[in-house]
Amino acid sequence: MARVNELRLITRVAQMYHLEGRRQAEIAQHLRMSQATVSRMLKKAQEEEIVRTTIVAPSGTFPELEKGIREKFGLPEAIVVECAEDSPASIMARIGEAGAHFLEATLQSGEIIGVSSWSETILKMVDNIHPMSAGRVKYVVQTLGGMGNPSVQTHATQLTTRLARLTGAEPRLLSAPGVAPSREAKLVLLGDTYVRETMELFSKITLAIVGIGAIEPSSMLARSGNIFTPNELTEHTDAGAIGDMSLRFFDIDGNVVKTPLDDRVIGMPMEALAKVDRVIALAGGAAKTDAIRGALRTGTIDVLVTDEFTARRLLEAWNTTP
Amino acid sequence: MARVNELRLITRVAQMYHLEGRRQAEIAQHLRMSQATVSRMLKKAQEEEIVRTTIVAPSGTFPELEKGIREKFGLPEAIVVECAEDSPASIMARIGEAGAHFLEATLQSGEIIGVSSWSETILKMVDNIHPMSAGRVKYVVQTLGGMGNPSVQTHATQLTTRLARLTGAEPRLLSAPGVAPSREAKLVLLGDTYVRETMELFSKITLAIVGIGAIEPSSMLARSGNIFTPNELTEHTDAGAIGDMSLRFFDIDGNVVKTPLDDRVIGMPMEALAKVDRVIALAGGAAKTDAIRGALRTGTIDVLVTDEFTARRLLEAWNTTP
DNA sequence: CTAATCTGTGTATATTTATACACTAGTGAT
DNA sequence: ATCACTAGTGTATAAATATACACAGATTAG
Repeated sequence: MARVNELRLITRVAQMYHLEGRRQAEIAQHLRMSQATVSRMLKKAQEEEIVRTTIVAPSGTFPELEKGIREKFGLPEAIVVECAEDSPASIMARIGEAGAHFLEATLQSGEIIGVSSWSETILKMVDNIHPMSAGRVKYVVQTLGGMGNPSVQTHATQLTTRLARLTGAEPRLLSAPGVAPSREAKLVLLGDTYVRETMELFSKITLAIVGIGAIEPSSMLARSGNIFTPNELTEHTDAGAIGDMSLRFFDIDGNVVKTPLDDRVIGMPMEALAKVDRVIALAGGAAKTDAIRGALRTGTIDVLVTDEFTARRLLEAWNTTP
Repeated sequence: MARVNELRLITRVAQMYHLEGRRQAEIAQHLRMSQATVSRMLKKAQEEEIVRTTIVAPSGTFPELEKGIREKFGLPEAIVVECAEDSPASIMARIGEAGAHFLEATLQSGEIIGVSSWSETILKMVDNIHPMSAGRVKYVVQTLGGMGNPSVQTHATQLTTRLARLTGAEPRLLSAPGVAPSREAKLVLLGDTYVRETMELFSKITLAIVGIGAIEPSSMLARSGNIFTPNELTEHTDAGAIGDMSLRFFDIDGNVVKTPLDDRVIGMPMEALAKVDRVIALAGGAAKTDAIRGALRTGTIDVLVTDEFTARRLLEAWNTTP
């Protein structure tokens, strides 16, 4: 009957609280009721939708896409960046910036960062990190060996070293090739104390930064400097591999794909990555879309940083097969 | 430069807080930052208008009119009720309901209520009050004497008595006419112990419920049962009186108008009313608009309960002269 | 009509949020 | 380069808000 009288009072309370910014106790005193009652009225105001709270996305942000990715892939966090054009260079630049900001904003003290060094996107991220005081990060651990090609080897080492310097951490390098010529060769290389010490840190990593690679002959060959024979590539694709993180391969459903090559890789295994507290993946671009899809389904990633175009592609078709 | 990255994170925090209903500490843990930072981000989200809170008025309520009246008359609270038609009967019924609800919702324990008995609107309010446990209200004090006409005298007494019974309070009646035949007669009447005891309670009243009357010959005569001579009426109107509360008169600017009649009224003086903690006025209707305007300007009213039509009229022209 | 249940309230208190403070690092002027 | 000033952070704690509890009145079923 007199429900309108009750709603009127609730509306007034909501107005005083939300628009006039008064404290509940103040409102309670003004209206001669207890603070508890005011609290309950405000709750009711929400329920009755007398107060409505809306979030307006600032331009350049895509909460909807992020939400879609979080929900469809069961991801704790997703970051989608605005991008002027759907080109690898533009995408990597933006993802790098966003990744760096996120890292800085959410970095805790005493962390041990693992970084896989073969990704240009990660390089862009490191470019955007501001130097911080020493001690915040304990170690920056290289989670994948360098390249056979000595110059790229250096490149990888530099990435780790630079990130370590910027974060004020001690770098822990993996002075070995990412892919050993053979199983036997790998065992020999693991005999090195320095290498072993670094690899023992893998289980201590609290934050891993990884790139995602697509198995796609041309780029793969370019990237690896012909480490893999065409035979090895076919072996992977035949087994269904669609992409890799630090040279650990998976298919479109996120299942790990193990081939003989796996035994030759000197770096963090997928199982170890899965145990890391926080795994941040940086990747975007049309060519990588399916690889990212598979990577997300491995369940090892906690935060994906990608671009708006890739985000839309990831959401478009989300059935199992591409 | 990377302001968008900051805003993106803020947006995400706002989303988790406002839409997903997560606690700040939970969000802080999720994003590896301190709860304090989350709190600050939420504040910033308000400032940047990333979160917007709107109040939607339920149908039948008029927060805008109430706000207008509060602001234009410097009133702590105003209640505007919906009314199907702009007729006295309809208006009184609705105001009565709303007044009763407000009274019940905001009544504290141990109050002493003063009630002026000549208003039909107050009668309607009392009709809508639900009986409550004894002791919540200490006394219900009649603040204005009855009428010369014995039947109406009874009416007034009954109002006070009924309100007292409903609120579980002890009634304190003023068994004297509202207007004594002369100054001298008044002094005699005040000699009565019972009357004096009630009048001594005037200063203890914590909540006064008053009606507002318009000086308008026909209704006045009808109301008063010809207590006033045409002469007395002219005296009032000549002095600028536009209305009254409990037979205490004021002009359109809210200045108290004192005439010889004032000395014959047996009831609470305006000065005493002004000292009461809370004065709730119930009044509406086209004929009373100017009287209400004046009453509000006396500065003695804390809460006005009126109807939508009168509210709009009150806001329409708000210069000094009608 | 009475018992049982449900609703709403204030008090006391637990939980949650905001902020004072101390400190670090960035910025700009001298 | 140095110093003052600004901006931002986490910790500790004050302030504000939500709720458990006990109780009172309303409502419903028997």
